[in-house]
Amino acid sequence: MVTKQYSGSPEDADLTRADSLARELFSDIANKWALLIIETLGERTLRFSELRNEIEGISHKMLTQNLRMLERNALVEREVHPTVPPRVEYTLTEPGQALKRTVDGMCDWTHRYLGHIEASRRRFGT
Amino acid sequence: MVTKQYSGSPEDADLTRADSLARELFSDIANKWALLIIETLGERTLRFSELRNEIEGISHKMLTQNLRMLERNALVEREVHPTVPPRVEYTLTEPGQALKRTVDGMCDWTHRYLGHIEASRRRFGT
DNA sequence: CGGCATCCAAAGTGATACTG
DNA sequence: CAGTATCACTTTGGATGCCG
Repeated sequence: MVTKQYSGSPEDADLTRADSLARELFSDIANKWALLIIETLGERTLRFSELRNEIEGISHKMLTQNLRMLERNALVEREVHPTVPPRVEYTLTEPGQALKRTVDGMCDWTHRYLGHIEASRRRFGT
Repeated sequence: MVTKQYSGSPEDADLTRADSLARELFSDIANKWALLIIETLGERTLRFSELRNEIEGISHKMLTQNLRMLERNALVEREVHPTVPPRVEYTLTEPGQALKRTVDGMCDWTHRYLGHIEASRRRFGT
């Protein structure tokens, strides 16, 4: 599991390091914008401005920041066309596509339980 | 999809409302702490203080805040035992368990691609 | 157009104190 | 023990403007 903690025995050192990396990676991708970018990019390759338009409410800064992060983690590939005006395209890599499939599950879940949850909110007093 | 936008035709009103709810719900749950709570609670029912200990790095405030949010969205059930000292237990509901299964997929993904991504980071220059 | 830097507002943290 | 509240501090996010 992602949340496993250090047990103290020396032979666990590698496992612990791997876990802390896993945890860091999890923290990177477990955020609204990153997941929405992955979902959106799952359909097809998109330019920066197209992504900006598709993802309602994302700021220029957050889009840039998250794209860099996703690139760093090899989820997204960035291709620059040296034209005027510049044209930069983003594509999901294989690991990115694999992650997208799990995020699809989250989206499906969202829609499946929408009514259930809406009712719960009313019960809760919005 | 979660990111669908308003098209303007009146008959889309319900769909649009559902989508905005879905989007809001997605924003609620697509965050580091909420997903970690769901993962941790997936194993078994836990008390507030147990959760706090299991989830490394979460603050008292964020735990409270996210638990309320998860309760509001019917992902978590809160059971108060009126004893001294008080005992409050949190359990995943059925929708919560369903969501956990998809988050498990994310965790699996994290571990499967760990090496791949670690290499990419080095290439990227940390 | 895409990216970066800047500034300001908002959210999160950790400590602490107080209630039931 | 669980939860709420407050406060000072840090981090993050949004808006804006400039550059290649």
